[in-house]
Amino acid sequence: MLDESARLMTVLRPVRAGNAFEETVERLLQAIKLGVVPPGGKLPPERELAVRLGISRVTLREAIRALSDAGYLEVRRGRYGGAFVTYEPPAPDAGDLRQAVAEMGHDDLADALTFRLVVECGAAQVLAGVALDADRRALLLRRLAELDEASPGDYRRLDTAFHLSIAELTGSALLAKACADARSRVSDLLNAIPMLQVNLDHAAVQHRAIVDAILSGDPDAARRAMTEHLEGTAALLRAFLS
Amino acid sequence: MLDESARLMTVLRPVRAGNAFEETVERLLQAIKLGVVPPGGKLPPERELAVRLGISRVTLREAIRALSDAGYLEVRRGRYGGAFVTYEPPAPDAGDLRQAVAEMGHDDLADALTFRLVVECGAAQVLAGVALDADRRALLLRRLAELDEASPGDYRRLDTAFHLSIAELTGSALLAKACADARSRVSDLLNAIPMLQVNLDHAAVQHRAIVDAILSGDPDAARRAMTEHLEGTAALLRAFLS
DNA sequence: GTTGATTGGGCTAGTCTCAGACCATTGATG
DNA sequence: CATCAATGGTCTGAGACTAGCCCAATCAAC
Repeated sequence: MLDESARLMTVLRPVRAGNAFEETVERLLQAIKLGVVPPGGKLPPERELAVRLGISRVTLREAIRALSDAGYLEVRRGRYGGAFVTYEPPAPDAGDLRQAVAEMGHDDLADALTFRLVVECGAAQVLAGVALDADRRALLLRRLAELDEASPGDYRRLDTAFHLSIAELTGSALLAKACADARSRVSDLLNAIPMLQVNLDHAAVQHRAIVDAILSGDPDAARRAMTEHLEGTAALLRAFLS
Repeated sequence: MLDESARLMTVLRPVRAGNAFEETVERLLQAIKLGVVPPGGKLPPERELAVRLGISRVTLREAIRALSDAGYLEVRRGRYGGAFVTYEPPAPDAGDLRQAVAEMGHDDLADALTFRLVVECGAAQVLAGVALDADRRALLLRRLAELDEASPGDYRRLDTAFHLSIAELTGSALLAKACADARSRVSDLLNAIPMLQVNLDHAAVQHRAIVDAILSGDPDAARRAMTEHLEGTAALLRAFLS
C-alpha cells in the first residue's frame, strides 16, 4: 500500500459488491437493523420499493423471500397487507460481541470505527455551522427527548435515529448516506454491548452537549462533543472485547 | 426531508447507479481524470482489470471501446499493447467552469464540497494521530516535493496524488474510497480554475503546513490546516463563478 | 353480502452479463 | 528471420435481470 499503485487499489476496486439480489438483501437488512422500519412496521409496497431501489419486482421479491425465510420479515397478502418487520434486536451479549468481531476482522473493525468517527463528527460540525429553522431545531430536540425517555428495547433504534438525523439535517445526501453506512457497519456490535445505567446516563449527557453545541451554532464544540461521545462508545466496545 | 421518512430516502436509495457497463465507464473515467493512470500510461491488461473490477471481460471491453471512441484512450494490440491514456486535462477556463456547475446543479455542488471537506479534513486529522514509519513519512514528503516542482500540466494530477496519499496512508480503505470519490466529483471544476501564481504559492504554503502538522503528530493542527486549504479552494471556485 | 381498491404471487419474452474457449496481432529475443 | 509470450478481438451457451402483464387474496366501505 505504499507504492505508486496504492491508488490503483483505491480506484480500480470492484464495481459491484455482489449481484442485484445480494445487494438488495443487504440494503433491506440495513433498513431493518437501523430501525428505519421499526419492528411491526411495514415496508413500502413491492411496486414502489422496487422503483426506489432501482431493481425489478422479481429481484426484490427474491430478496424479501430470503429475509422472510430467515425470520426478519412476515409477508401478508391482500389489501393492507405487505412485508412486516418481525426482527427484534437480540439482547446484548458479550459473547455475541466477540463472535461478531471475529467474523468482521480486527482491521475492518478499526476501519469502520475510524470512518464513523470522521463522518459523524464532520456532520455535527457542519450542522452547527448552518442556520437551522424552527422546524429543524424542533426535530433535533424531539429526537433527543425521545431518546431520553426510551425503553431499553427502543433505545438502540432511537439512538440510531438521533445520530442519523444530525447527518440528514445537514442537507448533504452524501454525508447522510456515509453516516448510515458507517452506522450499519457497526450496528451489530453496538447492539451486543450490555446497556448499563451508568453508560446510558453518560451518553445522555453527551447527547445533550452535542445538541446544545449544534443549536448554539458552535461547530468546534459540536465536533468535540461528538468526538468525545463516539470515542466513549469505541472505548466501551474495546473494554467488552478484552 | 424533515419528517420520519427522511431515513427512507437515505437508506432505501437505488441499489445500483446504472448497469455494469455504465458503472465501469464511470470508474475508468475516474481513474483517468484523477490521474491514477497518467496521460501516456497504460491500463492493466483486460483480463487482470476485469478481475479487479469484478466484471466480465466483455463488459470491460465495451467500456474501453466507449472511452476509446470518446478520445480518452487509445488501444493497441499485440504484446506490449494495451489501453493507453490519451486524455489531457483541458486548459483552465472560467467558461467551462460555469458550464460544469450548471450541469451539476448548485445543490449537488454544495453537497460535494461539504462532503469533501468532511472526509479530507477527517483523513488529515486521523493521519496525524497515528504513528508513521519512516517509509510513510518519506512518501508524504516525496508527494509534497513533487507537487512543489510540478510543471503546470502535471500540477492537478500531483495535487490529487498528494491529497489521496493522505487518505491512503491512514490505512482506512473506507476513508480512501470516500476521498477519491469526493475528489472526482469536483475534479472537473478544479481543473477549470485558472492557475494563478499567487494561488499556487498560497497552496504550497498550506500543503507544507498540512504535512508539518501530520508529521509532528498534531491532529488538531492538521485538521485546521486542511480546512483552511480546502475552504480556500472552495472560495476560489465561488469567486470564479460570480 | 357485494364491490372495488390495494396488495402480494406468478408468468413470459427479451436484454444484459458472465465464464470460458479460441483467434489475431505485435514485437522482443534468440 | 523464426519463435513465442503477452496482449487485444471474437464467439457461444448459460444464467441473471428486467418490464409488463395478469391472477389471487384481503378487507374496508357501501
